[in-house]
Amino acid sequence: MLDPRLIRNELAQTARLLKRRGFELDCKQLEQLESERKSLQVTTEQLQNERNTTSKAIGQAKAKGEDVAPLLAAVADFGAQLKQNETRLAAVQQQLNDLLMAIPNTLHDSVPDGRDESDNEEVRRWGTPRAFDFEPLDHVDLGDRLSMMDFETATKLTGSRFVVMSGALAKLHRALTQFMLNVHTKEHGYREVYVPYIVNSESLKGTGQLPKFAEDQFAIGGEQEYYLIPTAEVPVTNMMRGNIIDAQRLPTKFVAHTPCFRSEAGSYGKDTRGMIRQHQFEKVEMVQFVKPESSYEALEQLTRNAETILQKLELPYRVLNLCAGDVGFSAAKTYDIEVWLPAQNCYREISSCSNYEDFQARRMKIRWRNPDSKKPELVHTLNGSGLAVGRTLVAIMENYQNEDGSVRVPKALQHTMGGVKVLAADMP
RNA sequence: GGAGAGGUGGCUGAGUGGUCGAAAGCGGCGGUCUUGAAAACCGUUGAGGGUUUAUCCCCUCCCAGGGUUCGAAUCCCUGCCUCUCCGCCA
Repeated sequence: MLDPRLIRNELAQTARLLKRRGFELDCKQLEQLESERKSLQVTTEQLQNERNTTSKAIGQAKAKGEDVAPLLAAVADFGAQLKQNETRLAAVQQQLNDLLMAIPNTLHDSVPDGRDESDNEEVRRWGTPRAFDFEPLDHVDLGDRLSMMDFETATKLTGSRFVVMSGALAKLHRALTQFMLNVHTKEHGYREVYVPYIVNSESLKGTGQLPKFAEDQFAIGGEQEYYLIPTAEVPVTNMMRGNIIDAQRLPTKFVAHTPCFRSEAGSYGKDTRGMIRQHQFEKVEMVQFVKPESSYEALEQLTRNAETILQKLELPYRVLNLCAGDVGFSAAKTYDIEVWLPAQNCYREISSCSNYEDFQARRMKIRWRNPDSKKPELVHTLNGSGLAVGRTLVAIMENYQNEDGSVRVPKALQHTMGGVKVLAADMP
């Protein structure tokens, strides 16, 4: 959520900033609601004040044993009037709030102009895509040959966009998670957390998935309004919801491994083959709470933390600075990391690292006590995948494949794999 | 799932329907004292919002949402959560 003061005092400027990402701010409506709010709030508070002073007077008169009948008569129909004002004010504030919740974050100056992903700016590349002397298979064919990846059974169990992995491939998938968590906790200073995979709607509002993106979420039936998490960002960032963090505890850095559930509504027909776009996938997520002054430094660090995983796995990638039209709703700036997939002959997203500035913090009331002002002030929040485990597995399979359909295990994972160096079809 | 108890400021904890945003203690901050520190003593110490250049002033908030009342932390209803006991269970 943007600072309501921006809407009040710098509406034109804010509208101009939002236009960069193609968002049209309805200034007329906002101005009208805002002036309504102002006059209603002033009169309501005046009435409340009147009620309070009269009630106190009645109390004092009663204590002295005086006759309170005239005072009571004076406020006879006062309640109805006040109630009416309060109701109208609440309605206007609700409208204003609904509008505010649907406004995306403003963008950082370093975000390049552009409309869609074709305008994203490549920041750097690492590694060289391998030159194959045979036609590389994609991960679906490789998994099939290994008899370790089974989409049909998953469809029987649930439906489309799910997978069953087995044997050494399932183990490799698990080893990847372990590896990522170990690197981030041991080398990058993140504290590991285990969190619920089901959250309430407050949490989804806090990070910005609700109210605008309800159709992307899996709501679970039952008496409670609960949802499966679309990313660990939701529970981990909301851990601090409503908190005032000590200045010494900033930055606070968490890493969590969770499954992620996405309905992928609106992406029918997109990436229908294989593990690229599933309803359920594993992800290791980094989350940071930082002082506002250092959030852009933190974004660089967070992005490098994610890149480290790919470097250790020796997977070629590139980093993109997302353009104005492609940055997500809540973010002020986002770097996407894309890994090389030989079978698709292109780079595909494997991590997304964003600085939300105070946009999420305002929704969640996450603050820190600034020793200079001595006041609670909003923190900045960031998060990034480190990495999407399923897609990393895909990248390993495709980049490390041999002509006979076997797959080498990256050096960094061989230890966790119990010394296994190659996945082959005849393995258990 | 059954029975009971309870949710109050950073924490512990009091609160009769009427100057209660809330006693007291702890903690925090400032000061006195001290070479320094501790102790002791004194003072101070919640958040959000409106109006304002600023101060002042005003409003809201005692788990959440409703209700009763001129007036609710206090009474009533609903929900959520916590604790104790019993049952069930990985």
